[in-house]
Amino acid sequence: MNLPRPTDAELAVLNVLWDRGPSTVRRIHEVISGDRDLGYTTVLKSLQVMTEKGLVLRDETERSHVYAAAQTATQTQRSLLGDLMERAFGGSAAKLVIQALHAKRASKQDLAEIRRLLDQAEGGEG
Amino acid sequence: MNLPRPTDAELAVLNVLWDRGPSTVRRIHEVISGDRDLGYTTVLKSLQVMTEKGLVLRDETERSHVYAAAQTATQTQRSLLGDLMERAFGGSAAKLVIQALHAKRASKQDLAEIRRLLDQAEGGEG
DNA sequence: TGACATCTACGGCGATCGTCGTACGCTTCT
DNA sequence: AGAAGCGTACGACGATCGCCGTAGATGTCA
Repeated sequence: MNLPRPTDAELAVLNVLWDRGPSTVRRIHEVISGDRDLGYTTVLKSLQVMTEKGLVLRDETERSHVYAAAQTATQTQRSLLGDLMERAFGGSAAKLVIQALHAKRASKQDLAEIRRLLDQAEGGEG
Repeated sequence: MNLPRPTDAELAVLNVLWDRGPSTVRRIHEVISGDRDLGYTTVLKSLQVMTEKGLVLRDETERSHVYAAAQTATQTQRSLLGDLMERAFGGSAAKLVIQALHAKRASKQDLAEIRRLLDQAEGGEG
């Protein structure tokens, strides 16, 4: 099944989940509150909605429910990227990559990894 | 000034504008209607909202107003990409590029262009 | 046992989104 | 001059977003 695109607020929650693993509302709220000021029930409500959407999974065995991301960061990132690619880059991954490379510098390791993928890609198709 | 992130519907309009240049509502509606069924006034309203937001510029000298994108496709694409980078990739362009390269194949020219940018990047920083 | 803390559920609020219907003003054609 | 068509303006509607307050259940501790 295909999950809906997470909203901004939802993505903030997912980031915590990916970073810390399955967490309670309290934990997530603590982390997010580090950046911005946000009510506890706001996060709770967000998680409830996300559960309905299937973006997170809820373990209710304990009194404090534990939430986990339904998809890995990588899966979601690719989905988001594919979405943006379609909507704003006419479906061209190349155009997207080129713009992204213009945007910001990457580390040596990253550049090496990108080169590796490039070699791999050229091996496949023309 | 910084423009707001265009919504999905707004991006569809911008795509037409980037592709065809400044256009009337009728023209835009015709193009978009090729894909999906959409009322004329829906597009008109969208353009009006986008004008308020500053996403498009309106030329009212003729009876049929002519709309033009306020930013180039490239500017908007980078902005969108930077946004996604922050929200979903922890600000790392490299991670984003790597995921994007995984997503889809690119043409030989594109790969070459990517290599060129890579060389350029390596020349700069480590 | 009673007070207090912690947690979830629920509903609401103002804003925006995507969509459209209707009103109304200019053209143009007969 | 009147009718028909094309164009914009405006408001509305249901859904969602992001945010929170309150109610009520459940746990803890003196």
